[in-house]
Amino acid sequence: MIVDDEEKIRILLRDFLEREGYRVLEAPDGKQALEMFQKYENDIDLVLLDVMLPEFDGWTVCREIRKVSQVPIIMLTARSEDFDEVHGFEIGADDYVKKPVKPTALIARINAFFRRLERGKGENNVLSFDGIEIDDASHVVRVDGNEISLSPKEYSLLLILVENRGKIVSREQLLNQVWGYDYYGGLRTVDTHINRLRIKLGKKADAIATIRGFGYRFEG
Amino acid sequence: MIVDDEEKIRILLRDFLEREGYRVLEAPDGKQALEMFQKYENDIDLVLLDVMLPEFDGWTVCREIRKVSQVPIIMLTARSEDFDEVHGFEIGADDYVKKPVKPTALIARINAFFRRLERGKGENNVLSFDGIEIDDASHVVRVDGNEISLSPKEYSLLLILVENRGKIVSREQLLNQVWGYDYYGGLRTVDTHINRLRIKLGKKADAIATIRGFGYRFEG
DNA sequence: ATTTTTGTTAAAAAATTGTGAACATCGCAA
DNA sequence: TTGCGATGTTCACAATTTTTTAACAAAAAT
Repeated sequence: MIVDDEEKIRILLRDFLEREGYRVLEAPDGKQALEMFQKYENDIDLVLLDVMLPEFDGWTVCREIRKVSQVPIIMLTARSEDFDEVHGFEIGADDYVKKPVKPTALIARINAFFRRLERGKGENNVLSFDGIEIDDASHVVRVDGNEISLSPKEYSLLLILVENRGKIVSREQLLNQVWGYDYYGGLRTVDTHINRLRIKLGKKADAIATIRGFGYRFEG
Repeated sequence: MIVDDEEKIRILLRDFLEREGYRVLEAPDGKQALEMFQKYENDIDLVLLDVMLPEFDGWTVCREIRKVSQVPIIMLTARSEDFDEVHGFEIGADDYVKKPVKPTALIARINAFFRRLERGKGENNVLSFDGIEIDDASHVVRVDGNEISLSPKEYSLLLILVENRGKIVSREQLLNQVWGYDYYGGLRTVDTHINRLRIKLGKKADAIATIRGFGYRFEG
């Protein structure tokens, strides 16, 4: 998403970005930017954000977005002096580029950015709640720091429950997600695996709550 | 990260560095430098550090950073006389440059620095975990100090597992990386080679963990 | 020509999984 | 308070899946 009040700049950047294979959304001011972000949040992978904007300035937009999302934000500043770097990074900007923007330089920076992001991805995928840690890269599950060994079904079950922590997941949903949509088998099977999982979770067994008549829920 | 109280110098250096493709953080005094370092430690590859600073002087900043990090530090000194070389290197500075700084000279020095670092990387390519050493230059593998002889496939297998230590590597991934993307053959082949590798690893066999249903994982 | 490495197969071993039945618990209505 | 049906838990065991191991022959390297 490009946020800039000058149409010329938006068009310039959009053309370059689209030529690079990116898809672009545009907003001319802070207000519309926030509305658009709310609407298309899941489709937006990067925000190019001018500092000088009508309605809300770039800092405000950046802060607001940061309240709800960790999307990468690159700030565009009119003159380098305008950018208080410490301030910028503190409110959550990921990088900044000085105007006048040289599209080639910007593209290089954006590409580099995604590269870096890609590399960083694999690193730190640890879900952790209430003494239960799940590292998806290694499939290591720890209870109070001690590694426990789960079977594939048990692991998937736990993962889905944790991903939906706080929400009830029905036996049907669990069957669909762990066993697959085409699986034909009894619902009691889920109970059995929940049971085995609880046993392995030891004293943390009641992190998985039974919601009678509905399913199970992980208590985050 | 550039640490200097004179804004003009910071801007001068930053512009030159950015033109060279480096990304720059700035701090105007010792206190902010340390705060920033704490916050962005993982993003900082090099510190340019003025000796004369408000709040804490350069020596102090250098010492503090050294307590937590081995990041390269280049000190900037107003006049060469100010730099007590022995003292400087003793507290952990890696190099020093005399002011007035000629940006081109500094850039050359920095580039050289990273080159040296890069080359240094290539030299000492011994991966070592849990009593298993792998010297990629010579292809020598040692278990508890005793050299063992691995076949090419076994070696590649071990290397890839170790490079991804802590993460699960699936049989498909191993086939792709060891045998090549175009290889058509059974997955069981991987098992067989893992088996042979384990036998040669002797008592360290269980450094390669089986993650049933998913693949193998080297326990770093 | 000999040795080493490699891929495949099949049997053995190990771990996981599904099922049904017994048992426990809950909510509700008598 | 009790009894009942519905729902959830637990258990044992057989079936299945997956991994390990061994054996063997082809291919490659020495």
